[in-house]
Amino acid sequence: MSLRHAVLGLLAERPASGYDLMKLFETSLANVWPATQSQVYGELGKLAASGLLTVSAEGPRGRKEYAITAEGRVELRHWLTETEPDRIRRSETLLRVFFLGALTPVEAAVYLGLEAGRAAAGHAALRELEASVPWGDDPISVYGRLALEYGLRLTAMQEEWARWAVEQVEGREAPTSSQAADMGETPD
Amino acid sequence: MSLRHAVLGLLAERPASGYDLMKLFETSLANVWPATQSQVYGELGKLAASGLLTVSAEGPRGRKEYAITAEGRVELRHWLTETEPDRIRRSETLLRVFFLGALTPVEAAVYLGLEAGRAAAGHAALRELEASVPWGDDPISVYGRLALEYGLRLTAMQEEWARWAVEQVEGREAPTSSQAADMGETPD
DNA sequence: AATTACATGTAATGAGTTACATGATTGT
DNA sequence: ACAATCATGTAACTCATTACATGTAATT
Repeated sequence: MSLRHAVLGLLAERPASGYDLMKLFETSLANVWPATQSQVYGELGKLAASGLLTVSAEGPRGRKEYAITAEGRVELRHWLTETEPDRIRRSETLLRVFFLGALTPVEAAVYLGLEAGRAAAGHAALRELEASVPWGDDPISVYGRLALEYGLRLTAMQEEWARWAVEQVEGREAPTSSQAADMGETPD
Repeated sequence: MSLRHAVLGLLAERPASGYDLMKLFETSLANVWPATQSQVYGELGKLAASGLLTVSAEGPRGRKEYAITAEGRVELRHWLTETEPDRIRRSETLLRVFFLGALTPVEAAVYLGLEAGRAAAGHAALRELEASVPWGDDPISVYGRLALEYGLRLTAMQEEWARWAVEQVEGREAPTSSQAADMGETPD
């Protein structure tokens, strides 16, 4: 249940409304902890009810600005320093790799080649993000850059792995007669 | 809804009972698509009801062995070749990185150092898994090795990143007076 | 006057986790 | 006899997604 802590963490920097938070979830946290509008508003209500947030101001159009309380900061620190992150991961991409045997080797190689392309595209998208974000001196900018670097390294690794995997699968393909000819083998 | 396809993929290789599948989920798929017993039994029921699986044999203790049908194979191929994998990712580890500004730089460096250690431990665990698995020639072994290699590269990358991140954070620490002296600065 | 942006909420559904509940067979 | 392993299922709960529902204020 990290959504709770994502909200707390964002509000630790400055007070904000649900609407403001949504923009942060769609930009900075999009690649790390996506959340929907209904989740965010629901969580704000629960956090305020349990005293970790308070409504610090009310504005036009029913706007409610929330601020973290001292109790909220204690909870945030507790989460960061005294609890273990959940490391359970599901990767649909990798799950598919397990079952590539249900396809022909050529189809499997195509799949892995597409994965390489998708990883390269992801890498490029992060590079663009890096260029477009107005990086400041605020803590979330500073530490957000570390997270971005993680993404860059991850996507680079994914592309390399996928290209390597294509080679592995191609090495297993029964060579066709034309490929055998290309490779200088003598047909008999 | 990939659990459906995970079950289908495993049964594409050979028929198995829910109990057999659970062992596969706990070993081969543990790092890729974890599933609980109640999920697996539920999904088997639904897949059999929709005709993608059939009960191919019944054994002692109420054992039901399921086999994939022709329709099931069509669905598996369709999933592999004509649908886009879901790439939505949540990383609690990275979410925490965003909020490390709520700690002192020293505490943040400690957190990242622990992450480096956890990544190294994960890498070592995968190496052990690699040594302990009886790798065969069956498709899941062949392609499972590709997935394992992904894990090895991922954990190696994570450790390198975390060590790099520690350095970044240490570079931002307010120098202590002794460090200022070490750096040749004149105290006044 | 119309459009865009601001702003908050609820309801239905699906996926996943944990705990509970039960019982048969095999090996020592 | 006992323990371990085999074997299947249900119920309650939490988290996340999608769609619906409503209305205000500012801009063009």
